[in-house]
Amino acid sequence: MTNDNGSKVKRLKMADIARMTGVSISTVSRALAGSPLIPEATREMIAEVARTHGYVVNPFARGLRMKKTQTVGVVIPLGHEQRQLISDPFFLEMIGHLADEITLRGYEILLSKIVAPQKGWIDALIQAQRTDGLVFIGQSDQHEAMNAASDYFEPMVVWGAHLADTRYCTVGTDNELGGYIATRHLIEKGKKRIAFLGDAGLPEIGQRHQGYLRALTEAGLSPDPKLDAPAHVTAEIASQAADQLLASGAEPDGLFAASDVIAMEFIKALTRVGKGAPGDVAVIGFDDSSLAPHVTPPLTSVRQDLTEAARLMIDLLFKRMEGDLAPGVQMRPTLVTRASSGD
Amino acid sequence: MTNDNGSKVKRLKMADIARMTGVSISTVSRALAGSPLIPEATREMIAEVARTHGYVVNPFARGLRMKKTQTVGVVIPLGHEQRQLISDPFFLEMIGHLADEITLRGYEILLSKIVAPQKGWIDALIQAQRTDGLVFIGQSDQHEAMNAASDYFEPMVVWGAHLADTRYCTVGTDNELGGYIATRHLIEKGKKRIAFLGDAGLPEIGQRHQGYLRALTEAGLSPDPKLDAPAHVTAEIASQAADQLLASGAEPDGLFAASDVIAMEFIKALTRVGKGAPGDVAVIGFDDSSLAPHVTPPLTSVRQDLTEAARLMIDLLFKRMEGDLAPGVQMRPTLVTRASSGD
DNA sequence: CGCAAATACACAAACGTTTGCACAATCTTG
DNA sequence: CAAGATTGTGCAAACGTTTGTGTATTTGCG
Repeated sequence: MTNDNGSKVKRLKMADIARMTGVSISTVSRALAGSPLIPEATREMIAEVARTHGYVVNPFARGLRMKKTQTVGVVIPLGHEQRQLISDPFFLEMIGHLADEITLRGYEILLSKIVAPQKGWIDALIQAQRTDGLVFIGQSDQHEAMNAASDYFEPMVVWGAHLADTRYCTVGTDNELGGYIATRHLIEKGKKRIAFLGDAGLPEIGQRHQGYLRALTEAGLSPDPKLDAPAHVTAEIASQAADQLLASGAEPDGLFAASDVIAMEFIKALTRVGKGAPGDVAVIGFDDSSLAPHVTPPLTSVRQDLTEAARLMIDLLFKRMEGDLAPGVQMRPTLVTRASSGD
Repeated sequence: MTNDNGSKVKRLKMADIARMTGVSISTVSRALAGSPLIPEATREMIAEVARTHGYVVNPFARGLRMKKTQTVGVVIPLGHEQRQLISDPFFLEMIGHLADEITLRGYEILLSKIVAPQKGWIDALIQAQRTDGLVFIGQSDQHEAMNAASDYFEPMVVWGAHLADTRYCTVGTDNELGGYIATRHLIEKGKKRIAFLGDAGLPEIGQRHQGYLRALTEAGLSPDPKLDAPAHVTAEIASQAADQLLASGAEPDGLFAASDVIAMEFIKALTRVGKGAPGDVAVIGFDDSSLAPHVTPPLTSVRQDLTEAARLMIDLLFKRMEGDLAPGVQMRPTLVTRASSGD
């Protein structure tokens, strides 16, 4: 039973099923596709034979003929930070939810991690025609490339911030609002010297930073540059930034971090200098990642509902795949209060 | 420029490139494939035209003809615990590393999350012929199905435990050894009443439990059933089990948990009853997940090198795809000591 | 200069489907 | 009971590649 391939599989084709059932290939094809041209009885009989023999249609032949792949591409562009995928659970939770939604619709998932995007990378993805649609997890530093691609390729949806000149379809949290409610919460707790930790150069983080500033000025607190620290997304860099912030003499009593990972690094840095949260500094993170409730102290965080987000993104993508160019959405974030902010 | 599809993409085919360069389709095909039949100059010229026009070969047509997909399937079977993917970072870290290794070899990744495996699910995956090989992240409760499939389909590799009757190719940690070194470390710290928390019914966890028992008996400590608690992988159930263990009057002074998530839940339960780690109970987890160093107290954990593991799995898979039926491997785990065990 | 060998390319047949069209068999209906 | 309508089925062409085979053209050598 071993074939030339060295493998022992006998791959069936439609012709085999046709022979077994005594009908033509076309009839098998129509029966399996549920065509009304084939009477119920015949269809059932053919389906039964196919099932017992474990036959499934060859998606390559089908895709070639139909120009449909029944596949959506999930792509993770990593322009600025190649190790982010590993260190930030956010991406991976998102993949899980997207996988659920895509599978639910009977589509397959082609996962592409693009580590150092080359010029024309999106066009290559599109030209390859392996997918009926694309969803990007995050914009990375590829905002312009996405704008360009979306001008001629419609079935794509991007998770991330909606910027002024964005022409592609985005789903994201209202980052400005998220930053605002987090900072506002710290203010209501009576904090006066509230720090920000995060790389405001990235679109989403920049918006969170805007919200932070708005809450401060609204409360009559003037932003102190010493409290405003850049910090990249990796744990290592966040850790350094946290140390610097604490050593700078800025003496914060509250912190809004641009991600949970950064918040957790800050708390560790705090411990290193003999202080703690929320006693010395009240801390709020962003993402409400799955581990936020499990750390000590449990982390207050701005929650983006990723289940809902994934559902929305895939809904939009399928609409666009059918030619309905629905616009993107901004989701309202909520604050999940836990011990780290003194709740 | 809008085509019938409603989308504005002009998909090129080989015939287009042939026309542009004034050669036949076969010559374009050979040139792009780097065939020695085509002289250097012609090849370069054709490649240049293809590049500037952003042409890439249609993988469906190619796959149909070649019976090669240039794709490996990454499948996550979730028989027993459907929400595990979300709550346990382990799976997701593994996906990230596998993605790296597969991309490195110029293959694509087809991701399948199988939530409630139906009879014949692996056969369907194989028959679909969408992938040249399959890697399974975890065995779930599908040990028998995998045994059966591997009898006729060789290019598959499974992450997980190697059991006595395993006929498929596995890569995994030496779980027994992992359990042993963790427990042994607690014993060396002078702990006498060492508890175990985890579902020993799952293959991998069962082996970790064996190692736990071996270390105990070797040290002359008789295992106390009250210290031996089942706990499923979700945070909720682990949390309950931890509460029960603490309320049972078993009074543990050490704990070996079958995963980091369980260990973290136990520490939280400890806090609820006014105790702490490592003061009252020294705690060790398993997986050394990316967040283990970030929690408070930082968690001692048995480390499985997932980067190495992913490399090994994909190496083995590609060997098998070429007909070389290399055997599986057990990796040596190491103990990463942090504060939670009193280090 | 003549002929074989080498070179550079093209033709056409697959790969496994889907589907427009044609056709045979059966069923209405006037 | 003839003729049109309906029903069930099959033929064959396409989808975009790869590759064995065939054929002009060039090159090498005596």
